[in-house]
Amino acid sequence: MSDDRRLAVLRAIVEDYVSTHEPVGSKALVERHQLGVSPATIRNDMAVLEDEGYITQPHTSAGRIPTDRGYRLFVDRLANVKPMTPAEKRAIETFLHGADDLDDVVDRTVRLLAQLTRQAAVVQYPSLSRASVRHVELVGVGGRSALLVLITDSGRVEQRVLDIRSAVDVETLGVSLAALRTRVNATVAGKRLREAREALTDLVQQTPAADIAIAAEVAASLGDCLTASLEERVVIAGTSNLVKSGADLSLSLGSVLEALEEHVVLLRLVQELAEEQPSERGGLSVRIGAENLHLGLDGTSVVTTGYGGETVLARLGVLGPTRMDYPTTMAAVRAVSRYVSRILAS
Amino acid sequence: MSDDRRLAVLRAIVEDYVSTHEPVGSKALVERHQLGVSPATIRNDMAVLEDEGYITQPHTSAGRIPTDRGYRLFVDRLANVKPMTPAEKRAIETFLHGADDLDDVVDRTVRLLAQLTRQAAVVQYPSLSRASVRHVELVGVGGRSALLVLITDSGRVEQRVLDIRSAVDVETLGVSLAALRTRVNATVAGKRLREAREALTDLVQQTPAADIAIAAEVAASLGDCLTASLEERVVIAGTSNLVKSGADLSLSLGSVLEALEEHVVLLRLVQELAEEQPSERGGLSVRIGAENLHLGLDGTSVVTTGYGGETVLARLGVLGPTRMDYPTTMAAVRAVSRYVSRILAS
DNA sequence: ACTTGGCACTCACGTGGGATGAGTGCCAGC
DNA sequence: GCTGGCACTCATCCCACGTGAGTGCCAAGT
Repeated sequence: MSDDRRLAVLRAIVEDYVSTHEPVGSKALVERHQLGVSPATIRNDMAVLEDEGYITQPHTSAGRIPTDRGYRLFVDRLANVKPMTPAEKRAIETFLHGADDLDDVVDRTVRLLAQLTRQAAVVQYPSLSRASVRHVELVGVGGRSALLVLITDSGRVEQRVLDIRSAVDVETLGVSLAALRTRVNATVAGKRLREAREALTDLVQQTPAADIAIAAEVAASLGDCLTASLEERVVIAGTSNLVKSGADLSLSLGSVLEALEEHVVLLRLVQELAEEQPSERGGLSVRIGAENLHLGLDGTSVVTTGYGGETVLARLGVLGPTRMDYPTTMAAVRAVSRYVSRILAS
Repeated sequence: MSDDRRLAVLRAIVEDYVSTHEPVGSKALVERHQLGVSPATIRNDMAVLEDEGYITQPHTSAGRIPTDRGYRLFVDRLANVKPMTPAEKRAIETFLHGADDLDDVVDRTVRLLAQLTRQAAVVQYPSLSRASVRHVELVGVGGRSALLVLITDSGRVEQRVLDIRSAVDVETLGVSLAALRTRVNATVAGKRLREAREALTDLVQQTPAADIAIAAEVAASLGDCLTASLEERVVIAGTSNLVKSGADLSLSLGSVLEALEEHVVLLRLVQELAEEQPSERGGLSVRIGAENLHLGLDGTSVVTTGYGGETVLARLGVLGPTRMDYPTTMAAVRAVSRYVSRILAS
């Protein structure tokens, strides 16, 4: 028995099922693919594939559909990522061109991914756990209010408006803030966010007694900013594609939407994929069906990859029914990731 | 014939249909409500109501369901907004308590509304068309980069990092920026955002020749910030509730989700509701079914109200199937609006 | 002028039986 | 190890039928 042919059969089953959404039988298989053997032979192969758990039949007298395990094998060994057409490449380029803000880039990216794959797209904001402080700005803005702005080297900006309760009078406040600004920057600039947050306590302690109260307030607020910056964020789009993509998923569509709205769940999912062995799929990670631990996310597959240049900043990807078109989806995710990385690098 | 009774019948039909999701017949109606007449009488009333377009029957031998027009009459004349229970009030309070950021308030509010009404919730960010500039901060952050921060009196902060391409050398850049900062603030502080944007051209023209190139760059960037601040933003949550709320809507669920994802569409919708006569419903605006012009949003109703204290800053509301529980939904929207307004006022 | 009980009528829905056909598993022969 | 043949299984479709909820209308009652 030829092991190769059985794999070819599995591939054919996956491809046909993905395109028709109907169980595929032995006869249809030999008609649509050049397998060079008779339906009976295919049936034998299918029986073996079913024994090994790669395919299954919904009911006795129906064709076969791939199992999660079948998709897994397909993705790992059989899928050759389709290259993007020039038209698609142009589309990506024009869609992402002209984005100014970081927010804008993320927003456009997630929409683009959703549109390109006709599935739900997820983009994690550039992760700042490895980012460092570029600059801290501290300035009075009339009365006892002060503005604190934190800029990281990944381009994210976080700000707080704070009331200096302990200020004695407005005159000296300005002077104190200016001095504090210099000292704060000297302390935290260039440091990783986490380290910077820890360095704040030292800063307060080494502040002249006159300004120590103000310094404490500023440090507290800056600590808030650093913590907020460390917090991961995600954006999603294209949820409407999920309902279109077929009624089978719509059984659990509610729980899928629920999971997508819970950003905490999404982040954990993306995190798990990040820790996965990238293997040889060009950095792409794929979670298939029940491999997703989260309840309600069986029945869906997730394809993600890192983006952001040499140092991976964060991840982006796509979520859809397990019977998605993996080659195309993977190609789109990879292509978008590259373009976004290029934009962020500039 | 008693006009009152016919209205009572309509109310009963709406209430029963909303709670059972099934067409309601004359017999069931007299059993479940104290109408004091026989089914035959009710049938006559129903025939009239149907003639007038308030109810309809899905097929010949079925009960009646309200039409959009029926719901409209119900909302306008028959619905008495249910007061919130103390438990619900407590829930609202604890849910919104402890929000620090404006983003945080909006985020919590939209989730709360979705959870409370079990429908999709929409919250528009505090509108800045009437807001004015509180302060503009401009400062160099190493090399030729400068940070521009715009603070409005409604608490929103917008920032840009800009590269000063026309700077001759780094030394004089700092001085120029400081001077520019003072001049910019003198020009725009206190002005409405729109007016401030227009004042920028004057600012550039009146700048000393030496700094005019830099001033132009800064003005362009500040103009961007002002435009971005003027742009309305919305946040949604609870889309998963829509799929649960019944299969009838799931026919067009795709287009509903699509519309919700297109923030532009949502904003226009909210805008339309804002311009509506608030009538006597305590500031609540209700759009029912096909009254929503947008395709795909027939079949859904929208309940919104303004929030933000005496000067209405923006709107929040709820979107669900036309056969929603209007009294409860309206009560929830109103209650949340009040709490949020209180928080924002503090 | 309304209200009411009675009555015929409609029609969605559920049930059950039979035909259809796609698809399988197995086996004997090549 | 491949192939054609063959019996078998079931989901699906179709149709016919009974059932019952609900209506519209009418004649009689108040």
